[in-house]
Amino acid sequence: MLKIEFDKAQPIYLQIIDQIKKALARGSLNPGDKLPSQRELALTLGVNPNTIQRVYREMEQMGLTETLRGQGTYIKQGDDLVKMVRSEMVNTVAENFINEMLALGCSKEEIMTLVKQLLDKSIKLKG
Amino acid sequence: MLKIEFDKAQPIYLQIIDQIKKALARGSLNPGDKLPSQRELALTLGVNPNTIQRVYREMEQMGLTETLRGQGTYIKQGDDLVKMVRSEMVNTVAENFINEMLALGCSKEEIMTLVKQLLDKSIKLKG
Amino acid sequence: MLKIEFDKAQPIYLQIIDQIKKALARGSLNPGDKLPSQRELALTLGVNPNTIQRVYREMEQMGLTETLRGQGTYIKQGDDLVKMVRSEMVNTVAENFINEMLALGCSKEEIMTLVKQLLDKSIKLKG
Amino acid sequence: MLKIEFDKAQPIYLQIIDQIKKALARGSLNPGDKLPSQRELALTLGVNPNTIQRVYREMEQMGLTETLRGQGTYIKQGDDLVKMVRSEMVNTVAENFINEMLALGCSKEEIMTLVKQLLDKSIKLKG
DNA sequence: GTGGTCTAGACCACC
DNA sequence: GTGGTCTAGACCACC
Repeated sequence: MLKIEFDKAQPIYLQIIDQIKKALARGSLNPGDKLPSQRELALTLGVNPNTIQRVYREMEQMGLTETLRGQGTYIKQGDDLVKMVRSEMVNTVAENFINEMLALGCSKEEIMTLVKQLLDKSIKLKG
Repeated sequence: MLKIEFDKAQPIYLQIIDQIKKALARGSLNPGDKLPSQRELALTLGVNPNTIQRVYREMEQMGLTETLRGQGTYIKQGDDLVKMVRSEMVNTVAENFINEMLALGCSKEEIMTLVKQLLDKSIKLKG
Repeated sequence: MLKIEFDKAQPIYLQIIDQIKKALARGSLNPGDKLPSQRELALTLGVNPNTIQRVYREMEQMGLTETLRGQGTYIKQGDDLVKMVRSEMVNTVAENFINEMLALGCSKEEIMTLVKQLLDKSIKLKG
Repeated sequence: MLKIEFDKAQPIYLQIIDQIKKALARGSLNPGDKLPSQRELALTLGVNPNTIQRVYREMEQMGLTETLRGQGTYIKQGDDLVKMVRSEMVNTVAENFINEMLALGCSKEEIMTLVKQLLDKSIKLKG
């Protein structure tokens, strides 16, 4: 039988949090950096300010950011933070990958081989 | 600075084609199988019939299906077909994965180790 | 000089959370009890449903409640929960009291005497 | 079942009178002190002048203040006055406290112990 | 019916 | 200008 489920996109606020976490993990955002104001980010992303409010509130509750009233929102200081976020993102991405590959009927060997192959290719492109 | 772009969801018709390809790759759909009628599928998915018509048209152009007048639409016969679709899906998924991991600053070794680790774990869960 | 600050009432959502915590501490609400639906409570209190949504969300994040989609929100099971909430509420109330009394210029002795006095009186009323 | 009643904020004029009484009890306002003019206080507090008029009228009826034509409004002389106001405020605060604690299921001993504990702590902080 | 997300927009508090 | 709270109301997902 044919069964189709649409990519029910995750909630917007979670997608934005994920993007910010990835920016942290990549190093394009660093501890101490000031995030754009809620209004500014809402405009940039074409999203309602309340949605960004929730993004910032949840990030603060997670201990990712620090919000100073009347001043703005900052990435929290602390070396561990980046490490933890990076390892979290890396794991999530890898788990999703494995699950997709297994669903496509790939064997363990097939997956390992393909990953090795693609890594060699992409490193040659850079080097 | 912070720059965010949403995963603008692909057009619906491409998403549907993708799902059908994945079903083929997984084996939940096989060469010779009859696809639901356009009307039926449109109803099932709650999608405009024109969208489904485009799905079927494009799949036929790709050589994925063949339509027999008055009878319906079938997955084309041929062993190679499944292999090709599967290999196409697998490659796309894996390339996206590698790119994301490299963007997160992972080294080749890190990626290999993590993939091996997760594979061992997920295989134990099944076995 | 004369300086007056109004009781800037706490945010409504915090007041409601506090009331629910007090109900738990008093025993008029117990682990396992179902809370009214968001819409119902919003109507009862004459408050916007979004405000109640936040109340329920925050309580879940605190570990106070458990929310089952499509079913409702329940006070979490666990003996410790009531004890912890009760002790938290008791402390908050007492600290506020002490601070108010000290601001009114009461000495330690004065406070102790007055509390003892009032306790004796109120217990006679009951007993 | 869950029943919630908001602290319906007292009328503004009562809140203001309360603040003035507390200032007297604390000693930040003393017998003989001149109160600001009604117009000035209304401006300072961002409140309707009629509200302030009621505040001053009621305070005079309570014997708290006296108004000298063309001169202004003063806190009445007399030692007893401060003592009475202070004792009134202190009693109200303490009674509310006891009632809340009993409603939370605290025993007499529990209340006494906690109050003593918090007093010791807060006095250490100062000393 | 129950909870979850989102938009639009007002108003407040702190700076 | 920056964040925080709240209302009004739409629409979705799960039951």
